[in-house]
Amino acid sequence: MRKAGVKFSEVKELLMKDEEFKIEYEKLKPRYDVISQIIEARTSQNITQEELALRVGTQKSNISRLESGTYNPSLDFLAKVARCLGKEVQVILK
Amino acid sequence: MRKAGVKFSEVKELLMKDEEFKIEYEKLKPRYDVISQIIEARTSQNITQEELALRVGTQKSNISRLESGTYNPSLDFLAKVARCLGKEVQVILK
DNA sequence: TTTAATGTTATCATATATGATAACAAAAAT
DNA sequence: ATTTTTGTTATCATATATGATAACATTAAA
Repeated sequence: MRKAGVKFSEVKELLMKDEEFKIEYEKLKPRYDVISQIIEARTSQNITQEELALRVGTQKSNISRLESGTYNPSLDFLAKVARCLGKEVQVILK
Repeated sequence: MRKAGVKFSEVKELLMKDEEFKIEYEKLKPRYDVISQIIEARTSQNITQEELALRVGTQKSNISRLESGTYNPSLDFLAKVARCLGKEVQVILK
């Protein structure tokens, strides 16, 4: 039987990366979940980022940044944005 | 008819304060809600703040601070604490 | 009543969220 | 095609979250 064309160390590295990815994804899941709900709420109501920013009392660039998911928002900020979209955030530990 | 013993301006001030209180409470509701769930999860599992801190990778004083509700935690931090209690945070806009 | 365990509060250092502005990119409207 | 609208990205300043340590308070155990 021929040796496999891929070294175990390499596979392990890939699996490792996959594990890391899974863990990272799990960590980021709440963030992405809430952000997609925010985007959905905003766009379905035909509200621009600028209008939302106005209501929240910030700049459109900051709303864009929030929606980009590139940082770790505070609960207050999420709650404020949600309220400006006519929603309330509900955090559940399950 | 005797004059009421309380001036309207004073009542208004109280009502105003009450309105402010309501608004403030609404703002803080998500925070208190999630915190009470964290405390409930921790205590019902007989986990000390110190043990939770160890799992989270922080100090017991910081867990106490979180549970005190005196500041505005980030989503990541809430998620991490929840995970260390065997739970996952679920944020819903409703 | 001591001692140990648990929780609280204050404080400092550091990292980062947030507000703000501006320049750019993409998309839509005309 | 060319404005206009909408969204993105970079950057800076400031406020604040978070980690860390220590001293104290409270409660439980002995």
